[in-house]
Amino acid sequence: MKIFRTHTCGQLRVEHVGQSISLNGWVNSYRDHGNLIFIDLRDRFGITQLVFDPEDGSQKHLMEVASKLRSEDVIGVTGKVRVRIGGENPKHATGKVELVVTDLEVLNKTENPPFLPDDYGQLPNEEIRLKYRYLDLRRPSMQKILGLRSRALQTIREYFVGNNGFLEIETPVLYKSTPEGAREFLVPCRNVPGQFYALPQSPQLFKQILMVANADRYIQVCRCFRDEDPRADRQPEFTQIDLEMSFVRRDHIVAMMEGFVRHFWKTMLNYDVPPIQRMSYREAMETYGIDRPDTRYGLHIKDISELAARTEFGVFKTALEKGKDRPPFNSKRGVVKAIRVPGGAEKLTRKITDGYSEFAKPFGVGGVATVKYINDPATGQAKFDTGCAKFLEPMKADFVAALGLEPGDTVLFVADAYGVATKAIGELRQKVARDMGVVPKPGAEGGPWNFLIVVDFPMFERNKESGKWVAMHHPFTAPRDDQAEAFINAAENDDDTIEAIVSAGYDIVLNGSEIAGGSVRIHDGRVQSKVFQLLGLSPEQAREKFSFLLEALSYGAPPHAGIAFGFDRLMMHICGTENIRDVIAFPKTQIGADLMTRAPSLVPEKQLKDLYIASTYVPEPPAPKA
RNA sequence: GGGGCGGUAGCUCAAUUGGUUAGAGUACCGGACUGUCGAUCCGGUGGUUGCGGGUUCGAGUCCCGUCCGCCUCGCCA
Repeated sequence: MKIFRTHTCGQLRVEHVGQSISLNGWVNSYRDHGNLIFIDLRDRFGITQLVFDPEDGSQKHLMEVASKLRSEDVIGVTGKVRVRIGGENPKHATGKVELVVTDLEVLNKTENPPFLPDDYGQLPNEEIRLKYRYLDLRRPSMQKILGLRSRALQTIREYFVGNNGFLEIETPVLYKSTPEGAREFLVPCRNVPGQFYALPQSPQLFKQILMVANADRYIQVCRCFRDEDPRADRQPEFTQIDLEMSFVRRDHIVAMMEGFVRHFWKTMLNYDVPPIQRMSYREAMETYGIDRPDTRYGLHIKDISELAARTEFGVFKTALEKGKDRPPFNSKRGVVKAIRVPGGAEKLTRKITDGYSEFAKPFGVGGVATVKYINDPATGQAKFDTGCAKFLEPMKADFVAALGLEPGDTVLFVADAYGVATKAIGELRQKVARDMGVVPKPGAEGGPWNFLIVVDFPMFERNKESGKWVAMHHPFTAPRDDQAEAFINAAENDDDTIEAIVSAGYDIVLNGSEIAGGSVRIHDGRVQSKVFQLLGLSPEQAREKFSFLLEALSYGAPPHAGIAFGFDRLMMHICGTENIRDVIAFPKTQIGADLMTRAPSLVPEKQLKDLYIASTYVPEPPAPKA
């Protein structure tokens, strides 16, 4: 390499005219007019037009080499900056000038690339993009995301470490297996045959121990691993902004996080986040049917159980019989829930509303009852029409009042036990919002960023399959201060009481997506024992799994609380993408494969032997010929 | 593990009910061209229709299996 750049491709302006300078970069495009050649040269900082022109001193051999240049060749050039003769190109910051090349060095000719890294037209399919990720990342839109992600990390450290006294501390990646929650990735240990490390699902236990160690305020940008099937917003390997604070109560840490969100959105997008509303878990479930409500649109859920009980509609009556003796809001008590859809009578066709039953069934309910409320041309009066109209018509005034109905509305009903009905109608609400086109796009189009802090989660819920109690957050989450005594005194089989115990946990929700979650931690031994007991862990088992934490907590643990942001999801919001793979440089596919490096892969037998590992996998024999 | 969508030239896509030699744009190769800027114009190369079976006179198209990618349910303390 002889030609080293003196400037970048994004740097040259009119003030550089007349200077002799050098650039390095990739050929972004070429326009060969025979005796006049233009090259757009690209590096990370911009694009600069190069000109090869014999009348301006380009030698014949230079023209020959230049005419062979193709997109994605890597070159160095030296020449003189001048004002463009052909007029300005407003697309580029360097568009007023061009570089008249007098010396050219081809640093690396490219093979014909499978696709060109531009943002014109259709992208190649994702399989190709992932296989040639280094080409995909050259695309301007991906370069922008890489830049935003880097800036975000800087902003996070600036706020927490720079402005608020947090200490950045790294925790181990080779970690003790604590098989609660998500499935773990295991790492065999060569030095201790037959034993394993696990990769951390999160550094939860270490960060609590760091509080005992007087870190006081800890932060880490931390890679976490969960061996569960990916989704559009989930990867097996992902990044958390992990935090923990000593000597705080819930409101302190929540305020600190609210400050962070404000600083982050201001710095990244120059957006002023208004004060963030708190909402209880119960209100979220009652009004939105989900613990991470999307408050960008209405379509609020109403409980109309009492009204429904007075109809003759069998679907309602059957549902309301369920769990009659349970307390209100108990997951097993029958309820009838409804959503009023303004303008739905016209937009939601029969075909669409029929589809809602199919949509809702997987969530455990029998179906979705519908009715239209429309003006009757015959009488000039509004009336219920289609669906379950005949059951509602006798009580029309009551329903209109309860739901605030106006002509042109459609009403959707779900009737079942509280738990399943709530979940089903919450999912339905989101689907209806999409069908009605009432979900605004945030950011550039002026749509809202709706933040919400959800509090007062239940401590426990019954696992549907095993029937065992599981911690809704994790086993170190404290009950809310006023709940501790009731919790300690509750009998293990007293479902109704235990279900009603509320934790000191909190989630931060943005536009219906959970971006952070955390809790005040238990530092009372009696409470911790009770949690383990409920989770079905004997004192011995608890000690075996968590002895180091329990021991640490016994040596003067400060009251502490923490939270973790899903950094990749945060970046999805900032970048305006629906796909988590877009904000990760080298993401994995749905089976956890890296299409570029072709991981996972087989390893030599010797390597397994050194680790005392034998595979039980037997490849299926090819199907016999029929 | 279940459900859905997809896989045709390097890339993006087309191909009538199962019917002639599987086409187009782009990239690439060759040629022309002195002011373009996603240059333009002319010509050309390029195909195991993911893979393996089956049905049929005949399969890109229908059937079975399988692999890969995406979406989703389960799962994600």
